[in-house]
Amino acid sequence: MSGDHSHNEDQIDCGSRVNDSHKHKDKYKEKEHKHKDHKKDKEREKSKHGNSDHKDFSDKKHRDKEKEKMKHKDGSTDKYKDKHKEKKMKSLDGKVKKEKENGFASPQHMKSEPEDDFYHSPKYEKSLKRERDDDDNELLIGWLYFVDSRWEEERYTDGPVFAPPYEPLPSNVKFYYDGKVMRLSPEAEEVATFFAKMLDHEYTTKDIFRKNFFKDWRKEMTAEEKAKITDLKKCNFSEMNEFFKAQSEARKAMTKEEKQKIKEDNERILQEYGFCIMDNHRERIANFRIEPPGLFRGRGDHPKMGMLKRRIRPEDIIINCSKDSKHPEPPPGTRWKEVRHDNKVTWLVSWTENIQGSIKYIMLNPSSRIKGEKDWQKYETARRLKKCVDRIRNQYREDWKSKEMRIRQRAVALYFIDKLALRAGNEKEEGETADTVGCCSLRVEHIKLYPENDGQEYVVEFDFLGKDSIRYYNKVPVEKRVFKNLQLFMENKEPDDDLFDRLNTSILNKHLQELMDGLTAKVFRTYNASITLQQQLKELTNAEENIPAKILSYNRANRAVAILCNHQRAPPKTFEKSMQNLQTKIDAKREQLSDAKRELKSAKADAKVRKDEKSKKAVETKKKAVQRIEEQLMKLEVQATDREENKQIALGTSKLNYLDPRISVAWCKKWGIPVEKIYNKTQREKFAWAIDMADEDFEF
DNA sequence: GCACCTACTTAGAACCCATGGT
DNA sequence: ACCATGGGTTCTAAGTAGGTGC
Repeated sequence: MSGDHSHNEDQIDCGSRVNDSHKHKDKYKEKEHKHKDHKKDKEREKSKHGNSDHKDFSDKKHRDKEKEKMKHKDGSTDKYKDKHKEKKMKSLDGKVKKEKENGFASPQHMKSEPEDDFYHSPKYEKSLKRERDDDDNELLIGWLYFVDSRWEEERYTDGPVFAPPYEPLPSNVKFYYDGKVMRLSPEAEEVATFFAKMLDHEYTTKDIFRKNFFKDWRKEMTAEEKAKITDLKKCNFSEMNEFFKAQSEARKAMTKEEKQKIKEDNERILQEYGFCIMDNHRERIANFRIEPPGLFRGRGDHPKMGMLKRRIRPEDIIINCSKDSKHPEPPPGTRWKEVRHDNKVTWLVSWTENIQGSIKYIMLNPSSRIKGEKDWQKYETARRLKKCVDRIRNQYREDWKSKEMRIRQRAVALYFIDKLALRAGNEKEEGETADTVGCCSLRVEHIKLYPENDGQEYVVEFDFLGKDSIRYYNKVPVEKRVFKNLQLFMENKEPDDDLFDRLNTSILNKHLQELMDGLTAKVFRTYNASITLQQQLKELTNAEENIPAKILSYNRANRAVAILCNHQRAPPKTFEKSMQNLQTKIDAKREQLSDAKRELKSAKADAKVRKDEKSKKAVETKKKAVQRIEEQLMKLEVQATDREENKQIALGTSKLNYLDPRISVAWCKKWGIPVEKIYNKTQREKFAWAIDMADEDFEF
């Protein structure tokens, strides 16, 4: 298979390459320097045109690509396709009798099929793109609408929920500047309250946060305020802070009835604004509230932390819905920025945010048809990778020997992505975000090479900040070839130079696309996560054990994935204490158990002497009690183990985003575990498609 | 090929509130 | 009935990836 990707072609585009390894290296160096200069130029003068240093990157392998395409065509002509076409279409057009609330039909016989490729028949692919392709079959986003009671008769008319307007502070809550009371204009006061609310947070001690906040705050001040307030250190927000604390205390202290009232109000708002109609289905909207103004809280060392996130007005909002549906009306006296009818995108509302200038969207809930189908598709792509991952692995191992630097770098990077489940690592604009990296954007300073470490050869130590500034630290032995390549990539580079200077995510993904239709770097994470879960479940589940023990096994399998994907969490602040509490409970339960056992013993002795019915019964009762307590103790011990092992690991992210839910559903069915033990209500809604679809024989 | 733009998924923190133990 | 705790929910930032136009 890997022979499909001929290396002859690779040699053509760099005629100057020589076999002699020394010269070879020199050639690389030359290139690197050029590249580096180019990079520096880029950073200095972004507006200038790029140079032509990257010409040799553009060589494409059309022949291979076409071969691949052919293969996939063949592959998808699956013998089961026709049989299932009908059901599939049903599940997608949303008009079947067997339909569930969420709009998914239940496929009845999907179970026993040895191959699952029918999900990928051209029909399926097409219907997913139906909104794009069929002009006469328009995406229907109707708006179930009641802006307030005045509009009750209007069936289709609601819209996004705006943040409540600012309520000025009561006059007894004072702000002090330089020790003296100072009345702020409403605009300045609002921004001040954002800061005041955060006084207990570490953010407000950080220089960048304070600097950014102060700069943006001053923009909201009147000329007089601006003239007077020149030093944040002289600002005293503590009365404001106490006011908000008291407010939240008061909220907590509300009576049941008051709380109930609020709950009902929220429910009403949810029912009014939290749904829309898409393709004849009433679908839950994920985020129907527009983000309120506040201070930007970036993660990690974010250069923009503390900046003012401005209030979003109707004039900032683009509404997207179908032409024939009544679009929501903007609040009286305002207008939307735009109303458009783009049926090629899934969002209902968008606006441009002022911190990064990026676009924010209102979209549907994960339980919606459109999200569910996409999710399904994602796992099907990962399953297709399973079928060709061996070929791809062989290929990149071959590529470690390539004469071309760019190919070696690509191959080593792909190896990391595959083996370590690293993220792709898009380039980021410097100074706009926290300094974090993924695979392709790794720098020399992020890895250390040890020819020998703790008795292992060729060890690479990774230490870098990834997404959300979560640290990735790992020491891994790698193949000798990888190690040698890394040494080569690092030669004559500064710590802050790119490790893979001839690679980026775009190049990598173009290559992956040629290896498999739909393949991108992130598919490896999905694939490796899911396959790890499946394999770990097989390994860890013990048929003899009871349900809690089996669930522990499940959580451990889940944990293996979370560790692979580096899904971390801050250990809960109360962790130690809650662990202690649990231990106390366990000790008490042990005590209780030995008491119960003692009682059983004496009851037995008693029964032996008396030999009457009554004492026999007593023995039975005691036996049952011992059993019950044993079970309880076991449950507690399992809980303790589970919690301890979970201290710094977040299971939710992988469960929600990386693990094919059909694996879990199949596991539940196989071992008679109620699916509710694995997925809560929200998760069951999100994975409804999988719960309907998978039976115990499902294989990822 | 690159900068920029757009649309979508993935992510941990913060917040909320039901639960179950006392 | 009360309260602490942890699981569930919400929030929105931070990624991936593909398109466009020069």
